Amino acid sequence: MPAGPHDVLELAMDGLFRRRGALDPSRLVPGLGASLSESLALGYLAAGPCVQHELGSYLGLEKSTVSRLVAGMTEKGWVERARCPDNRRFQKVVLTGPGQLASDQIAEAMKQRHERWLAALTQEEQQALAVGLPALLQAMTADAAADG
Amino acid sequence: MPAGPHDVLELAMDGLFRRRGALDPSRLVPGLGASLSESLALGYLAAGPCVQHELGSYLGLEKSTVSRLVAGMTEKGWVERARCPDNRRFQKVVLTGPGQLASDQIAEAMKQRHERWLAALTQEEQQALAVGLPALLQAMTADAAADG
DNA sequence: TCGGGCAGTTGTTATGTACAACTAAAGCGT
DNA sequence: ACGCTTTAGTTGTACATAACAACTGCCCGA
Repeated sequence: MPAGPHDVLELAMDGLFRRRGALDPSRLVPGLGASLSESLALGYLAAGPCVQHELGSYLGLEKSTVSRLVAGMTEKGWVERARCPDNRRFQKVVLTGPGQLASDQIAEAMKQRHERWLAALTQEEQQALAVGLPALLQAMTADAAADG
Repeated sequence: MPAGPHDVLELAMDGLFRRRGALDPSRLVPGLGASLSESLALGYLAAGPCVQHELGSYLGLEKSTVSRLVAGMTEKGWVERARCPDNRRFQKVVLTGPGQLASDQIAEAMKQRHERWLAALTQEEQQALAVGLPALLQAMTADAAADG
């Protein structure tokens, strides 16, 4: 009995969750000392500054968690915080030079890892991923939005 | 510029890590109160009893963590522990009736979720996943085994 | 038979997160 | 213009997951 799409998903999700620690992008640059959420935040902030609650909704974290996350990143010198002059409720978060560097290091290490993975795949398998993965992610997102 | 396999992986990993909380199989059966590691353990134990350190190496967890994990599952009535008579160092872990039930509930809920996801995909996309995902998982595993 | 290594437990600690209560700023209706 | 409601963020607290270190008990090979 060949594995159908359902069995494939079963194994894939199981494997991903079991290896979640090893796959954590924050471990890719060992000396950096970034947590998973910090890594994701660095990646998001590399695209431009944003306000704290936006970061929170991107990361799916509670506002108090984001507050402390950003405080920690400020402590490490990766970001700077400033109240928006036009709306003083907002706390704008901006990547600093070292933050850019950290973000770049993580992005580069992830790219290299992806390339290592892809190098082990045939052209056909790579092509299949390019077709299937975005569709799956899309379906996951839509499903989560539907009810949770 | 169309998304190549690298960009696809980038987005997929990012999405998976950001949604890790929502995707957690332990949330699929809300009343159950199983943690992620407990869910994975229940799934593994459903295939048959095993010894604690084997469970640990499957889950990628340290032995002390596994010890407490199994203690908690014993507390919840999902498993029973017993020293192996032939080698009294080993602690054999066996699923109980309620444990079987819990495991089945989680597996069923996951299956339904996978079916929901797959229902949103075309036949071609499903086929592509069936080709690409196992290859990717295999590559991830091999890469992790290579050095870490 | 004894010494080393392995399985498991317990004590302690670190980390990441949420929830609740709070402050402060902005927006809105009358 | 005033107060009420909403929104953004902070701080206090608690909890869950996990690792590391130190220990017990057991097995096995020299």
